[in-house]
Amino acid sequence: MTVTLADVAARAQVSPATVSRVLNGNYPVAASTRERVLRAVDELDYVLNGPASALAAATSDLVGILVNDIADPFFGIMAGAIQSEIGGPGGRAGGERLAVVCNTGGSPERELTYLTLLQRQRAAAVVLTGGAVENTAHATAVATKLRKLGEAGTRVVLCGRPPAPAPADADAVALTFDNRGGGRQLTEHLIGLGHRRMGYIAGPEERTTTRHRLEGHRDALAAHGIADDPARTVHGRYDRRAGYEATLELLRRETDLTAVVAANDTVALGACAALRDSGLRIPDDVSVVGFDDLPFSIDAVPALTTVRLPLADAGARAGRIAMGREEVPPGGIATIRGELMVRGSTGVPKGA
Amino acid sequence: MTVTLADVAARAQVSPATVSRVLNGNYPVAASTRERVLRAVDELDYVLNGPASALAAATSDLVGILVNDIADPFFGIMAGAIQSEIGGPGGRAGGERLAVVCNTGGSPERELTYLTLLQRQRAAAVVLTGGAVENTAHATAVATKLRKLGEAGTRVVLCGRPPAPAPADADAVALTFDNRGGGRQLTEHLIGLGHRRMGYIAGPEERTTTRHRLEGHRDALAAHGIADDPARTVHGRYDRRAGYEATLELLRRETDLTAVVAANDTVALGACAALRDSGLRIPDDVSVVGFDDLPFSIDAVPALTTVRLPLADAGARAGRIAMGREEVPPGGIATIRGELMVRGSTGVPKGA
DNA sequence: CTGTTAGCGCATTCAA
DNA sequence: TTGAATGCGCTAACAG
Repeated sequence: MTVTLADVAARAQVSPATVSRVLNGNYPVAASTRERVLRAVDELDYVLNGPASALAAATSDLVGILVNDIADPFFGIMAGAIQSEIGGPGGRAGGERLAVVCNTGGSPERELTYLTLLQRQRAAAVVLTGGAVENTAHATAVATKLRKLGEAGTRVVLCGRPPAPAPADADAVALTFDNRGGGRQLTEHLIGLGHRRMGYIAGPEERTTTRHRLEGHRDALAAHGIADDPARTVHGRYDRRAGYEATLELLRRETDLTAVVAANDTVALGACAALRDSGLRIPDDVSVVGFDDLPFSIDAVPALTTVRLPLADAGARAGRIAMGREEVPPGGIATIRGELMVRGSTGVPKGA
Repeated sequence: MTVTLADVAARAQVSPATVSRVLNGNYPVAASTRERVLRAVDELDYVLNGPASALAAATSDLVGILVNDIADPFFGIMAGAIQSEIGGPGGRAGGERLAVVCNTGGSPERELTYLTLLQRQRAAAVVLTGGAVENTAHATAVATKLRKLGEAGTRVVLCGRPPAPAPADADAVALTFDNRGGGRQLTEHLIGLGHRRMGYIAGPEERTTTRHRLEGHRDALAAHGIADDPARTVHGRYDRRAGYEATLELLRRETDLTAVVAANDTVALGACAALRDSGLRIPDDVSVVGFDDLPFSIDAVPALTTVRLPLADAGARAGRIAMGREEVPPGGIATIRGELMVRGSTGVPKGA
C-alpha cells in the first residue's frame, strides 16, 4: 500500500531511525549513508507521514494564522507576509511549515473554536492578526486559551492587535499598530487645513481597532478645543457598503460637514462614492481620509489621504518571531507607528 | 502533563474506545454514557490530539488551498469562500476542518512542494485556484502528484483553473472560468464603441489565464477583421505597477491608442494611473477595461468596465465539492462564465 | 555515526 | 451498547 519509513530503511539497508535522521537532518549521518537513504526515498517515491511524525515528536509543522477576513487585503497582506517567513531553512520538503489560515469573520466564538482546533493540531505557532473583540468574558477566554497554547509549546504572536490581558502576558508577543496615534494624525491634518465639522465613520463597536482609531480622532478634537458632537459619529462594518451608507446618514444629519473621517480605506472608498453620488466634490466640497493605505488607495481619484500601516513588514516580523528567528521586542510588546500620507482627497474646507 | 483520551475515560469510568466513539459521534452510544463522557471532557478541559487521531484514522481534517498570492483579493475572495464551506457536520471530531493556505507566488516548484507537503499531511482535500503554469514538464509533474493525492483519498478540485492533463482526469474536478469568452466580450464591447487601435496588457507568459484572456481578445479582433499588431501587446505581472509601466510603454510605442485592455482589474488601475499621469483622460482620450470585477473596481473613477467573475460562488462551490457535499459537474468539468459590466471607463473613441 | 527499543494518543477491529 | 487488544508510522532516548 503506502510506502513507510520502514520500507525506505529496508531498501537503503539501514535502520528506520537512520532514515528519520536523514529526513529531519537533525543528527549527524554519514554522507554515504544519507546518499543511500535519499536514493531509496526517491526510488520509492516516499512521502513522510505528517501526523505520525507530529505524534511522535509532539509538535507539528503547522502555523495558525487568525484573520477576520482573508478576502480583505488588510489581512491578506499580513497573512502572505507571515507565511513567507515561516518556512524553515531546509530546502528539501523538510523544514517547510504550512500556514493554516482561519477566517473568524470577527466572531468571538469562531476565534475560540479555531484556537482550540489549532491546539488540537499541536500547532508550532499561532499568529492572531487584527483587532480584538472587546468583551471581557471573551477576552478572558482567549487569554486563557493562549496561555494553554503557550504552555503546550505553541508560540503565540499578536500582529496588529493590542497585548492580551494578564493571563497570557507571559508568552504572547504583541506587535501592535498605533491606531490611536494614526487617528490623531489624520484628524489633526484636517484640523490644520481648517476643518471643524467632521463626520466620523467608525468600525463595528466592541473592537479595539475601532475604539483606538476613534479615540485618536477625539484626542485631536479635544486638543484643539473642538466639541465632539456624537451625532457626527456613525458605526458600521469595515466594508465599502457601510462607508457608503454611513456617509449618506451623516449627510442627512448634518448637511454642512466639510470632512469625513473613515475607519479605514475600504470604508473611505464607500464614503467617496456616496459623496460623489450626492453631487459633492472631493476635496472641494468635502475632504475624505482613510486608514491603512491599502494598495488601491493611491489609485482612488483623488488619491486617498490616509495613514500607511506597514502591514507586510509587521506580518513578516510576526512570522519570524513566531519561528524564533527574531528577537522578541523588549517587554514582549512593540508598537508600530503608521505614516501619514497626504494626498488629493483632503484640502482646505469650502469656506476657507 | 497533557490530558489524554485515557484520562477522560478513567474519569468517566468508561473505556477509551467509548470516549473515542462519543467524540467522533459515528457510533451508537447510550445517552447517559455520552453525557458522562462529555462532562469529563469538560472538567478535564480535554483537547483531542489531532495528529494521533489522523494517524490512527489515516486521514486528517486539513484542506489545502493553493493560491498564487493571498494578498490579492482575487485569491482572497476564493480562499475565504472555500474555507466557509469546508466546515460543517459530517466530519470527525467536531466536524470542523482547517484550511491550509499555500502561497505559491506563481512558482511551479513551490506549487509542487506544497502539494507534497499537503500529501504528507494526508489532507482531506486540496483546492488549486487560479491559472496554471503552462510548462509541459511542470504540468505533468502536477498531474502526477494530483493523481497520487487522489489515490491516497484526497479529493482534488481545481477552481478557476483549466482541467489538468490526462493523468489526473480521473479524480480532479475542475471549475474553470471562461477567460477566453470574457476577453472576447471586452474587446467586442470596445470594437462596438468604435475602437480599432487597442493596447493589450497581458499577464505573465506561460500562464493559462494570461493566454486565454489574450486569445479572447485576439478572437474578437479577428472576428472583426482588425489586424493584431504584436507591438500593441505587452506582458507583465498581475499587479498595479506592471499595469502602470506597460501603459507607459504602450504610449511610447504608439501615441494614438484609443483603448487599453488590461489583463485584470489591478493592472487596469495601474493603467489608469499611467494614463492620468500622461495627461490623458478616461474615457475621453483612452478607454480602459479590466477583468475580474474585484470590489474596488466599481470605485475607480471612472468606474471600471470589466468582466465580473463570480469568485465567491465558485470558491464556495469548489469547497462543497471538495467536501463531497455537492454533486460533481458532468464530466468533472464546469465552465463558469463571466458577466460584462459596462461602466464609465469605456466610451466612444476620440475621433468618432 | 548507527541500531534497538519503546512508546506518542487515538481509532478500530473483535468479542462480549 | 461497551471493553480489550492491536497497530497506525514515526521519533527519541539509550546503547553500542
